[in-house]
Amino acid sequence: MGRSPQSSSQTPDQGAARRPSRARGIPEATVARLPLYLRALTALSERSVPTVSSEELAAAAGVNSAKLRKDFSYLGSYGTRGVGYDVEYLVYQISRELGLTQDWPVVIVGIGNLGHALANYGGFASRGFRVAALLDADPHVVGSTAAGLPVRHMDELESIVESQHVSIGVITTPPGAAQQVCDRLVEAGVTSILNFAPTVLSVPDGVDVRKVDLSIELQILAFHEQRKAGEEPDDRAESVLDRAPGPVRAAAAKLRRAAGGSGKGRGAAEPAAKDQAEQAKGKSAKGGDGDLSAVMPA
Amino acid sequence: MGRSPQSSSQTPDQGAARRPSRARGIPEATVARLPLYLRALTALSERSVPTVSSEELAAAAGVNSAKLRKDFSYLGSYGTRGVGYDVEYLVYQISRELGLTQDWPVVIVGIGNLGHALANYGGFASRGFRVAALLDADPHVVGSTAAGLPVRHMDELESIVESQHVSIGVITTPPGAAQQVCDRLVEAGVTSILNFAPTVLSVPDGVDVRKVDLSIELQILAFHEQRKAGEEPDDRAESVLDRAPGPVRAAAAKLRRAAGGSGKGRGAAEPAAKDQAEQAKGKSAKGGDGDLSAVMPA
DNA sequence: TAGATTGTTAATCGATTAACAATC
DNA sequence: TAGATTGTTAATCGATTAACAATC
Repeated sequence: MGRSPQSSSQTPDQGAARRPSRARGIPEATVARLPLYLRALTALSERSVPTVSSEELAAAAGVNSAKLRKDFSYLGSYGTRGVGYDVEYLVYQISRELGLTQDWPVVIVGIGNLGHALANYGGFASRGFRVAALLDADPHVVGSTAAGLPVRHMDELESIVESQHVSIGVITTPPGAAQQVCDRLVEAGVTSILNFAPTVLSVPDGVDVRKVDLSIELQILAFHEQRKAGEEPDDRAESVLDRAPGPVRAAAAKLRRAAGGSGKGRGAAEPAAKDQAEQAKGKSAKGGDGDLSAVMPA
Repeated sequence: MGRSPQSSSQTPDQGAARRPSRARGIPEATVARLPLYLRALTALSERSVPTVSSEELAAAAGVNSAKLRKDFSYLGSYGTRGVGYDVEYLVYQISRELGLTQDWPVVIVGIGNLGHALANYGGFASRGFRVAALLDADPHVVGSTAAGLPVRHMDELESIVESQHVSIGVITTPPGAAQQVCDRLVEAGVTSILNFAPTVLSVPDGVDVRKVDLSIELQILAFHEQRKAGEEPDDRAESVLDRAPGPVRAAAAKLRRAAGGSGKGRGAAEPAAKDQAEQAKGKSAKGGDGDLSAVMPA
């Protein structure tokens, strides 16, 4: 089935640097910021602000103004020197560039808590995304309604995708079902997939996958939070073993596996570190890695 | 209050390139990938796989192996040439690096659909994140339970944060309430914030903000999807006006605002384009920009 | 030893940023 | 005209990648 495990943008940067400025040469980093600008502009539009400077808009979007001007320069020359940008005009130009001036029917597969939340998410509808159908495999869920729409059975996936010309699918199933659902979506004709399940999806060339992991951001916060606490030089608290020659480390690792010790052999600097390797394993064995079971239908 | 509107990592790349390799010199791009590696490793660990090569692990995580080895080189020399990496050892080292070997109590503020989904999200608990409390301002929601926890009133925010030493807060309120909630969290002592509300938050120096926007990824997919459809040279469908001299464009923009026309003056290539600027405005004025009201408590 | 695989180097590429000429 | 602000240049910086020596 000619699948490439990583044909699309599934790196953490979602392919920002990978796909080298295709599509009319707009850098991925710029594309990723367009939604931010659009949001800020829409807010201005609602307040009937007629024009905005790069400085003001940049502040509202949370970027610096040089970057914003550079980004806009890829779209064209939509500003007026000495004046700024016409808000309405720019809203339209960015919407058009992003493809939001057309209607995008999407299906959401897996109607647990998260599927529910997405079905109700106002930010979809307001940007041209229309929920064409909600699908679930669980007979107990099928037939219920979410966001005013009936939840339909997975069996209808193919006919819905084909009849409604759905090209975008959203996966909010448990991780175990994600690849299978993905395959069916692709087979039915979907060419863009937004994946909330913590799984790397394999898709054929020509299919885009983007991924949202609700816990990754939290882990990155924890990383920085950890640094805030202890800024001492010994912060990293690395043990002698971490830098020991390979055989020593390998032996230590074996020991850890066998005996359940961390093998760190460290002192009081991080007293709770002992056994944490095993604790971590135990935890993940129970809770599962990125387990969405509670969020997804059973 | 010494707030900097953008003191932290709120760019689309979440500060990847902004914060120049502080914290022991691990690049932000690498930090952002550590959770991916950790997930793949945890899966291997559950299958009792003892060792893994950079090639195998890279495939499982969806990156290329050179990048993975480069990433790991920032952490230390945890592999064995000719053999690979000890899975358990690496799980522990990455967990420790990310700060996941310690307990992180978090509060979730705003218990709508999304707050519910996050409270139930297994991926939090399995990585050391413990939901210390669920908070909401709505008396109808307060007292109900989610994920086995009672929803408590916002009034208790400060006492909970202080007594339970909460340093991470998750905001899933409607956008209008986000800044106020953020201020209270920060005032109470929270120094890391994960923001799901479509708002740029202002925080003092020393506070990290990361943002998850459920619709941004979808917009980026739409951008690429749009390119797949029409690959003709006229793809961008730019009008003469788009490149017209400033005064002409400015006049056209005024005309559009006054008359409700798009001013594109184009032919049949994109028939529906006329009036879309105004349509877009109308839509967002109704639906709101990134409106989370349906996802959040009323 | 021979094969395998890591850790690192160096080249390349893309993104950011300050500065400023163009021009409203 | 004078002040303001864009669009672009060029320098800098960070990230990616292939290749390979080190070494298990």
